[in-house]
Amino acid sequence: MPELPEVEVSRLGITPHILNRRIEKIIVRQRQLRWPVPQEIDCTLGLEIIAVTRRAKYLLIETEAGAIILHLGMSGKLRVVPSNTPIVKHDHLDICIEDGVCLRLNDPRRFGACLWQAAGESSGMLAHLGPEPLTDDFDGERLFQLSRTKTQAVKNFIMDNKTVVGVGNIYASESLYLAGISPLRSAKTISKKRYVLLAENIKTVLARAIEQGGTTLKDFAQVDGQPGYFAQELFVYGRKDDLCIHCETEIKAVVIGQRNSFYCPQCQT
DNA sequence: ACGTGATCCTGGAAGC
DNA sequence: TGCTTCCAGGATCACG
Repeated sequence: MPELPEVEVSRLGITPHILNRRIEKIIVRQRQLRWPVPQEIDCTLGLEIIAVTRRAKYLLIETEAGAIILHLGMSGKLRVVPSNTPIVKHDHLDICIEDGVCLRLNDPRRFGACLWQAAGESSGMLAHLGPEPLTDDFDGERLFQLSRTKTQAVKNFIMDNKTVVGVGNIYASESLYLAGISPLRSAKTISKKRYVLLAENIKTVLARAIEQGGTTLKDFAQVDGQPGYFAQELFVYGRKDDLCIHCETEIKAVVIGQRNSFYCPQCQT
């Protein structure tokens, strides 16, 4: 479910409810997520949450002892609820905050994760990530330089976290469409000029999706339960056999790197 | 070093 | 209606 915009929307949603408040209790109902939920997160009990930040698709609940790191995987959802709210299936983790507020993680597929990063340490998981797409560290020049030796499809190249973080399956298809680049094209064959356009489109697509509250396809919801509205603005993702808005050619679907990919064969070359 | 495919898990939708 | 098959927003790991 969540790509970077959905994670950012979750971050914005939970922050006002938990920032500058103390963690009172942590309840782990299912320790077996992608990795076992570490016992060390209990050392945050009684500590104040001093920041809620995001790195790639990881959320960091920061305290002076360190950060609880959450990843939503494919199907994870975060909700802020009163702590006496009844549990439903797949409610794996509660971070209970003072005043009866509870940050609750629900994740049917359990591809999500809860990790621990002690203060002053850099978690191995976050250490080797590429730049954030919405910062100046990411641009077309970077894409061009990194791609010179890459024979792989450009769609796989931009979804590689070492290239840039946070570009998942939906927004990869969308940004390639807007840049007029075929997702199947080998990364090394694309000009600098086109990479500049692609980087710009990655930024605008992600930023616009955040503004719209993310994309709700099946089960994404904002922290307050509202859907995201970006699905209404998707040009190609999930639109196989629909007509391209620009040229009225049928949108094609093709599997690249085991992931379904959508593009207009006329507009994207 | 690089690129590809298997893999973790559950639920909803589609197919028969 | 009910059973089976396929597919899904991610990302690590093993292997050629």
